[in-house]
Amino acid sequence: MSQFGKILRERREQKQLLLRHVAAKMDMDTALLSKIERGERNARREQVDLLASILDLNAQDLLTRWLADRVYELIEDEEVGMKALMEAATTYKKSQQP
Amino acid sequence: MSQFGKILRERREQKQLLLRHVAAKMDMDTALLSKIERGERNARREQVDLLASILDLNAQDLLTRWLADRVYELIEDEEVGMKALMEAATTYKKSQQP
DNA sequence: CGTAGATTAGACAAAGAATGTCAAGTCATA
DNA sequence: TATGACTTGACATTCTTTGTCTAATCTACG
Repeated sequence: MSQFGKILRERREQKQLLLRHVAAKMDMDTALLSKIERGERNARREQVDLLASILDLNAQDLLTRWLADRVYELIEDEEVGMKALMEAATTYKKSQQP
Repeated sequence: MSQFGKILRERREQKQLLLRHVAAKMDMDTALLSKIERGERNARREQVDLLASILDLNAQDLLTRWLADRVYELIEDEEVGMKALMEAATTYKKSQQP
């Protein structure tokens, strides 16, 4: 289960909502939402904001988690994953101070 | 120009090879290689190893750069990019010590 | 200048991955 | 066992990526 999905599921249960309730608000099949919660599929970027508002979660934090999961997917099978992360961080920092 | 592409181009020129020489060995169009060098397109994962051997570059280092560029692409437009990197790093570290 | 070779641009095709749905399945529980 | 919640897997659809082709641009040089 992705960490992103885990957040969704925990929060949904906490709020006592059913998959179909949330799925309806998102205009999607419950099957897909189920997959997203279990990390079998990824939500799309736009859906993250929607989810945050439906589940009443901080949108920035949720987005951060979603992004982090996507980054992790990219590197998880690579030996050089950590090094790549560090190099990406360096590039990112440079781009922030123009 | 991507940092990955920059490495390729510098090295190719250093070795005095033409796009068509390298492209031929990679069994691809020169136009595509040109785009890869300029960061307009990404190389595929398998092509990275091939490039390293053709250009006589350290394969691990080149792969690291390629991965770093891909990670960077994912986060570059996001405010929460750095936070996401850090969270991904934490997840990655945990996965390494099971 | 004008040609030749190298590289680039851009439109398009093909292939592959992501996203979504549906129908049938499992699982818990009243 | 019957119902409702969730999951599974096959499939369709859509979007992205990867690649090619042709024509354009650029550079060096006779």
